[in-house]
Amino acid sequence: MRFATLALAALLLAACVPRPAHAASGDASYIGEVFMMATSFCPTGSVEANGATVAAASNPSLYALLGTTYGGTSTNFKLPNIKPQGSSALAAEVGGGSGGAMGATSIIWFRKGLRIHDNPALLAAAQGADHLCPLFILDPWFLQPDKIGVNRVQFLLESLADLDASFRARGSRLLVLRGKPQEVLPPVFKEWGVTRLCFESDTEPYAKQRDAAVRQLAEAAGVEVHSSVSHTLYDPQLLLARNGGKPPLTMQAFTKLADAVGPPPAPAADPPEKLPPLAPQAASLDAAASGVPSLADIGYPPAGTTPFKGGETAALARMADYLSDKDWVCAFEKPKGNPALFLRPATTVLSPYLKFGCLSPRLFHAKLQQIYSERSGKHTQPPVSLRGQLLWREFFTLCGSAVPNFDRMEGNPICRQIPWADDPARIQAWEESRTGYPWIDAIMAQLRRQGWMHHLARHSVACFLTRGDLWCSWEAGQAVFDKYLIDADWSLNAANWQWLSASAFFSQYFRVYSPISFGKQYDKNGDYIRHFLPALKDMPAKYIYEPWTAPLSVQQAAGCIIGKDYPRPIVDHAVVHKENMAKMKAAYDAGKAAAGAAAGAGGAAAGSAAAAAAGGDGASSSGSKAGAKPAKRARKS
DNA sequence: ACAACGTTGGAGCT
DNA sequence: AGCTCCAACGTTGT
Repeated sequence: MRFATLALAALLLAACVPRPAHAASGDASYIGEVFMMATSFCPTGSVEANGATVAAASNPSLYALLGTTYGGTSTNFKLPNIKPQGSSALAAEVGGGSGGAMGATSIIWFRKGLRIHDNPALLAAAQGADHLCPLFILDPWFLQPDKIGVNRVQFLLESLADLDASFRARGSRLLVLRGKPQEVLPPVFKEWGVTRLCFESDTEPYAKQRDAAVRQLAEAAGVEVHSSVSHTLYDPQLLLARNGGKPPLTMQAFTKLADAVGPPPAPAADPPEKLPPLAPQAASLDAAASGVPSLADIGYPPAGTTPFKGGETAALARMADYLSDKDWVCAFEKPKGNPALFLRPATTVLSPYLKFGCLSPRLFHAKLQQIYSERSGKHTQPPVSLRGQLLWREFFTLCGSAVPNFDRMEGNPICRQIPWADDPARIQAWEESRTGYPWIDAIMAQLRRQGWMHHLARHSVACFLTRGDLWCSWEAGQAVFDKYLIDADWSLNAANWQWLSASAFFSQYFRVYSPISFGKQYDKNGDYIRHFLPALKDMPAKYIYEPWTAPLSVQQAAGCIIGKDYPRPIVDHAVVHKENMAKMKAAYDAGKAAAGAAAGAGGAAAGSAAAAAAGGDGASSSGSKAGAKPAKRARKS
């Protein structure tokens, strides 16, 4: 029997408090969910989502979940009012579908979530299915060599090969088709006799639009669609609703929100040892045309240069490796890591596995909590702890899902409008390790070669490109990172670039990373630079962060003439970072003036450009006493 | 109004 | 390694 047909649905809100055996997960933190029923009544333990007002005391668990998101007071709350979409057209299509007694054929459609552990969409697809077709579609959108580099694509193909091996061990295999999903899927639905399509929900703009289109096509073909949240610890939509429809904009506000919602769900159960076979029509596909391709097959160079290997197997091994040192796990503090370590990085390098979903954040979270609990509270805390890093990911994913134009300055309501210069030559020099600052150029070399750099190294180069030195738009840097990083994640990349350029989240633009002294603190001898910039490998440590200051005789002895074998500095940091600070100050002031003008105009948007141009401190009524020194701020001990 | 604080700054001093 | 000052942002809490 089919479930959740839209046509008959009376939409209900499940108010069931900890269900004893929640969908094979044994999850003690489960509170409830909104779901549709193909009936006109609600099952036991649930209430109809009809907008009714409920006393908080009568259902504290549901109140904890919903709060007054849909209205109410401190003593009562309102349920969402979700109307059945009773459409006879849908009813007819569902009735005419190929489901019913014929036997169920499911597709588990992989996009991210390239794993079999903690994969609720896979479990939903396998549930009661006679045939299960594991499918990945190579979307040309993600295979543009000029925009997406070989390392991340290699990582993806390795992840697919690993997934394929997991399915083969369970009597199946992964089918890899090529094309736009909106075009590939409809004929597949028909030819394979598909009755159910399951996938992991994805909050990126491209994915949202793609999935909405596919959902429509599936429903038109009588295919039941099931999506589940498993890319993040929390459901971003739920968090957003709990926060009144607006994303939190500080980590503290986010952490509070997450705490109020409670612990995230536990990982789902592992899939059975034996999975249903492919649909006959799928099984008869040519193996070469429906298997994992090589890089060359899809228009890429034959091999990448990253040392990091994709796949669930590698992800679990890497997690186990880093988690085996429990002292290290409990003492982890992000800002204290050494960005210059490259043989064994100072952080876990689990980010690419989380990006592709080779590793479940819920599994990683559960493992961390297990280790923390063994230490009875003796461990670091968010935002700097290892668990805190997962929360940053949640925070930025939530912002990315809720802020319009999150990957751009224009039309992005949380992004400061800053008049960056358009200077392709500077951007290219930065991308290609030709800034003349070895610390910066080495980091960019590591990016191009490995597809990964330490977090603080990313900060250094991002600050340098934008507000620190080159005064180029963060969007340009974002595109370069998106091209080369194996862990490039749309939301996280946009959020971090806004952070580092002091465009959003972070405002202390007077804190500028020095391209000379920052790296020196960690790596006095410059081993990191020598490794990634061979031209400088014999430069004495005294000069390696500022080789242009080395006497010519030293340059000759090192076999590296500045201006010939390695470039001169593209800008003078000591000069430009001060100039840029002043430009930031002006941009901030203009933004404040524009906001003040907009508010003064009764919310009308008109006139903001004029206000920005005026640039004066008309909006400032502070009248601060000149010369009066502010009270010294007590340092925290 | 004002102080404290914010995952990760730098320089110069002891 | 730790302190102070630099010149000074927005948010949050009192």
